[in-house]
Amino acid sequence: MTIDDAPRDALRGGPRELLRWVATGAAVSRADLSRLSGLSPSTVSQRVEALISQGLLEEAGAGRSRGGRRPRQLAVPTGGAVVGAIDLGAHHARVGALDLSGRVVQARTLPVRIEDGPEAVLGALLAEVATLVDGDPAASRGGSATGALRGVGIGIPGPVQHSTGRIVSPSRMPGWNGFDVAAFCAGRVDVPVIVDNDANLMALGAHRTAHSELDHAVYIKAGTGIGSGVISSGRLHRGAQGSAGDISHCRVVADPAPPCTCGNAGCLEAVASGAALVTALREQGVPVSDLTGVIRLIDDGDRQATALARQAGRAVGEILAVVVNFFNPQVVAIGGRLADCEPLLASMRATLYERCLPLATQTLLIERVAAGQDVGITGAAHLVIDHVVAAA
Amino acid sequence: MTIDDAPRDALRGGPRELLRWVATGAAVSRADLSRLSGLSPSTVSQRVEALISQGLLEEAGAGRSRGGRRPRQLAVPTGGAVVGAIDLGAHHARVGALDLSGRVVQARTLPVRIEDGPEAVLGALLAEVATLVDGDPAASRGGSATGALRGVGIGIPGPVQHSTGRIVSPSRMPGWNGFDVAAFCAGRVDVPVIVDNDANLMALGAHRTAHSELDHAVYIKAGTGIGSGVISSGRLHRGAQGSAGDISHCRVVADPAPPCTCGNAGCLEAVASGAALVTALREQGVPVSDLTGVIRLIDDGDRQATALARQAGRAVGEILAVVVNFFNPQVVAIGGRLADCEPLLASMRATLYERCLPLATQTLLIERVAAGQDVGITGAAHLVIDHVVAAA
DNA sequence: TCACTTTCTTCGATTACAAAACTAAGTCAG
DNA sequence: CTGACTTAGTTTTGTAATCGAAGAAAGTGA
Repeated sequence: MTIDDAPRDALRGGPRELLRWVATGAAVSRADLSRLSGLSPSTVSQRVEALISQGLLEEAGAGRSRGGRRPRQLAVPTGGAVVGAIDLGAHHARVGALDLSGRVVQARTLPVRIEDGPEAVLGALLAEVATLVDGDPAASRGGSATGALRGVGIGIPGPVQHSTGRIVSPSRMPGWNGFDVAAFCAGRVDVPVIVDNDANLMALGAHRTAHSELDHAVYIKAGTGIGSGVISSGRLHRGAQGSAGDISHCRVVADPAPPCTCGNAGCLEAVASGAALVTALREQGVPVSDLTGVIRLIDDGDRQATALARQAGRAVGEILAVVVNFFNPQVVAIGGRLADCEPLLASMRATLYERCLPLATQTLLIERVAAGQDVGITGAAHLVIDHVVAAA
Repeated sequence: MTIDDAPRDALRGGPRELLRWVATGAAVSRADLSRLSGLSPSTVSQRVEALISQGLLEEAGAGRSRGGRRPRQLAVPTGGAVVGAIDLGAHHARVGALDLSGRVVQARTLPVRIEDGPEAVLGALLAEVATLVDGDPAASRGGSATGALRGVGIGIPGPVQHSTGRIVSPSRMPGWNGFDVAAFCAGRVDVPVIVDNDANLMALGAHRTAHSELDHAVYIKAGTGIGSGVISSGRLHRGAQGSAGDISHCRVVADPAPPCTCGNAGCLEAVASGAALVTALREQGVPVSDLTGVIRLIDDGDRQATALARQAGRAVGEILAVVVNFFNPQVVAIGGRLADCEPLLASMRATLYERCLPLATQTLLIERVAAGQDVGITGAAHLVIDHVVAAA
């Protein structure tokens, strides 16, 4: 199954946008939607009618008058249709059921062992999606068509060809190379399955929830691995091969240059990823087992760990400086487990300001990704919803 | 005067695109246009009618039959409306008059002294534009409104805020900082004036003439200075402040790191620009006066010059590797006077292939910008035409 | 009770495009 | 040289999306 690309009309009054405004509470009535979208009241009425008849929207009684007729309130049906989302990480996966507005209905984190291979891992996660969807108490009140699963979105911590759903030479996912995730999943669930890189999904989720008014944004995901997602003109930029944002193997100055899993040395991933920090600390004789341990050390002010975090921040900043000069985004946000690591963030910021064109940093926002552990599944859900609502 | 941004409908059957297809010879008849654009014959007929009545297109007799009725050939009126274009460089400016298809009607290169300041330089160039437009022999055959100048596009070798036409802290243009080029020119000619960075114009020109079917492209302009222009989803990406593509002050590894005009050291511009090569050679005691001399030395196989060219190529490649990984374009093309310098190109290529993700370089085209010395004015003309035809 | 507001719908008018039928003008086989 | 077939282009009609104006619905407040 080939998924057609980005929603062309996600901008300006498309059904998705109306839905999102209602969902976020930005709009409560048709009149609100008209004002927000710039569409005429008649057009909005018509569209809302269509959405209601599809079960994607419902009326929720009358609101307070503001001096005239009371608005007929709109709402996204709770307990209505949902989408499933999986944000696969190196050691854990976040699995969730979200309503068509992109709000999390149910979610939980599961431990995974990537090395068990795609069939085992994805099979278990899809089963969990099914459980979460059924387990939604509101959804179980009837067999109506609107209460059903409409699609599943999956984020993979490695390069994915979004158009086909196939994984392409991932560096930390033994046994997954070339695996067709979309096809495998399509065989287990009879709804559309959309697969994308985890950083792309984080970018989409963060952009939609926090920066939807900004045109150009870059989101860095720094966890066990390191990647980024790019929003250009309000849309996810995937590039020619779908590998846009994959900065993990950009070379940075580091002495000595640590060897990378890709065979080169001095890659950003080998200097600034969570995995790299663990390795480097171990080599220095510090007994840490995983990224959680490293973060704890840094929070405790451990000198070696902090020094490494600073070096990592500089490395990220170095690459990001080129990206900011080149792409000139309105915002650069960093997410993933390392985003909470203050020293890293601080030296990244410093490097950015030092190395970028003043014009480019003058109004640039440098932030932490806000949405927390659910950004990934939120982004996945948005991707699916865009696809599902477009098809409706 | 604020110019509204990018033509939203430049893609798929807009008037501009029809015009361009006729101009490039891709389409000769209405039927051709229908096939190319995917629009129905009736719609094409209608649009062509409109373009003809605006004097932007004309019928040019019947063509050869291909087994049926002969096509009524279409052509862009020669000697009809023209646009003026100025591609300002560090020492020279290319000035031209182009027809509404973007074809060069008249063009010449003038020496300029940037340091004479904006009024003097721009005044002289605008006068030259007027001469070229009047001097077009075909245009002088009548005072019809279609034979007139419709707009002027200007490329500036420094940061420009495209929306306002104002220059922002240029590094090699003393006396130009903050100058409002658009306003100044609008006072001298009573047609729209559009101002942009020279690299952006080169990108637009090269993309429209050579890569119009590619979505994502990066064009490097390596001349006296060094800059780049970015095409994302078929449109010029200017970024938040309009400074996208300005990679001149990205830091590269160089030992010793040469000081840059910006106050930092080791900037790409201080290592790989034409100006930097001249400076470096002089410091090594080689008596060269300008970039032309440097290029001659390189062509002659001079050891010192060639070594510097290689170092410059590596530096460009280093930055470009990050850009390619991040942006994943279909093509990277290099233009400007240094583009003909083989050793530079070769080491840039090598660095790119060495440092990029295989997935990103697998189908990546790495080329020289083809269109020669007129790319800049061609891009400028396209920008103006897009604006003018959209307004019509 | 009446003027006024806000909300939402209804009803043309407009625009942009497509589909189909038709006209125009040719080729080519017999 | 005639008729079947092709290609080119126009005209007519239909459809979908959207807007604008008018009005209906439902309220507020003096």
